[in-house]
Amino acid sequence: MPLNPTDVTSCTCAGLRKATRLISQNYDATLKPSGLKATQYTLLATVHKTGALPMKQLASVLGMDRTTLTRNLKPMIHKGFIQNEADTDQRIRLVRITKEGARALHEATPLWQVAQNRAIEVLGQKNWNSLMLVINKISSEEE
Amino acid sequence: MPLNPTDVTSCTCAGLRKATRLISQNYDATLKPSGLKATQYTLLATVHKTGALPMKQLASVLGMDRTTLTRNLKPMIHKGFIQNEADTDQRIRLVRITKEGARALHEATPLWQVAQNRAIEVLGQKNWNSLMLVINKISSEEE
DNA sequence: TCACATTAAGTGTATATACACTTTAAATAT
DNA sequence: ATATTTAAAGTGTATATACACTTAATGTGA
Repeated sequence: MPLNPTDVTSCTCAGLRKATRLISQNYDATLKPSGLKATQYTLLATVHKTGALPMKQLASVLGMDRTTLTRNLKPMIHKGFIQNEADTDQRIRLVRITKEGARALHEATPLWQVAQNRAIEVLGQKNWNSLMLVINKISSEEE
Repeated sequence: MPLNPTDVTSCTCAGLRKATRLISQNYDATLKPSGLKATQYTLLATVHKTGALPMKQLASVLGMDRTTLTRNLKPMIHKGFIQNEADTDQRIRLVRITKEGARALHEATPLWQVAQNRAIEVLGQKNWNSLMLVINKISSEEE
C-alpha cells in the first residue's frame, strides 16, 4: 500500500528513532561483556581513528551537540579510556584516546563485529547498503 | 568506494544514531512553537491512533522499553495530555489521550508536516521511500 | 592599550533510554 | 483454599541528548 505522509507510521523521525532503539538494544546486549555501550564504543572508535581533536570538532564529526559530547565523555574519562588535554589555545580541550581506551576498544571489536554482522544479515546486504547510503546522505545534508 | 565493515563509519548502530540525532534536532526545532518534542508528538499521535492501550502493549508498538514509556509519559500526564486509567485487571494501566492532548496534537500537526516535508525533500522521494522500507523492516525483524 | 566582540567549553535543567530490582495483582497447581 | 508462579507496572540508577545560560580565553578595532 502507498504510504500516507500524514500518518504517524510514516514519520521519518519516529521511524528513525524506533529503528535506532531496536538496533541499539541489540548492539548494547552484544557488547555487554565488554562493559561498553554502543555509544561508548562509537566514541572510542571515532577518537581512535581521528586522533586528538578539539571538543567542538569531535562533536561535529559525531553530529552531536557539543554539550552532549561533554556528558558522554564523562564516564569514558572516569574509566581512563579518554583524556581531555590542554592546547596552546587555552580555550580548547583536546580529546584523546588513552592506551587503556585503545585496549578496551580492541577487546570489544569482535563483539561489535558480531552485532554488525547480525544487523547486515537481518536486513539483507542490499537493504543494508541502501540504509547506509541514506544515513550518510542525512549526515552530509543536515550538516 | 566500497564500505569497509570493520570501520566505525560503516557501523549500522552509529550511523542510525547519528542520523536520528540530526533528524530529531530538525523536528524538535520545527515543533518548538507547539511546546512538544518530536518524541512527545509521536507518543500523542500513536495513542490517538490506537486508542486506550495497556502500557506493555503501547511500549511494544513503539519498540520502546516498558520503563522508558513510563518515564516518557510523565511530562505528558503532567500537562494533562495523557491519562493513565485503571482496568478491570488491576495490574493494567490503560494509556489514553485526553481532549487537551488531542487538541495539542492537532495544533502541532502542521508543524510536523513542515518538518516531514523538509525531510522528504532533503533526502529525495526515492531515498525517503527506501529509508522507510528499511526502518519498517527493522521494526518487523527486531520484534 | 583597552573595550568589545567572538569563540570554546562547562553547567543547570529537562527529557529520552534501558537494565536490575521491587511491588502488586492475577492465574494456576496441588 | 492456599502456596507458587506468572504477569504488569513502578523505582533506582546510569547513560544519552540538547537547549539556555554562564565562564573563560582569544581576537579586534578605535
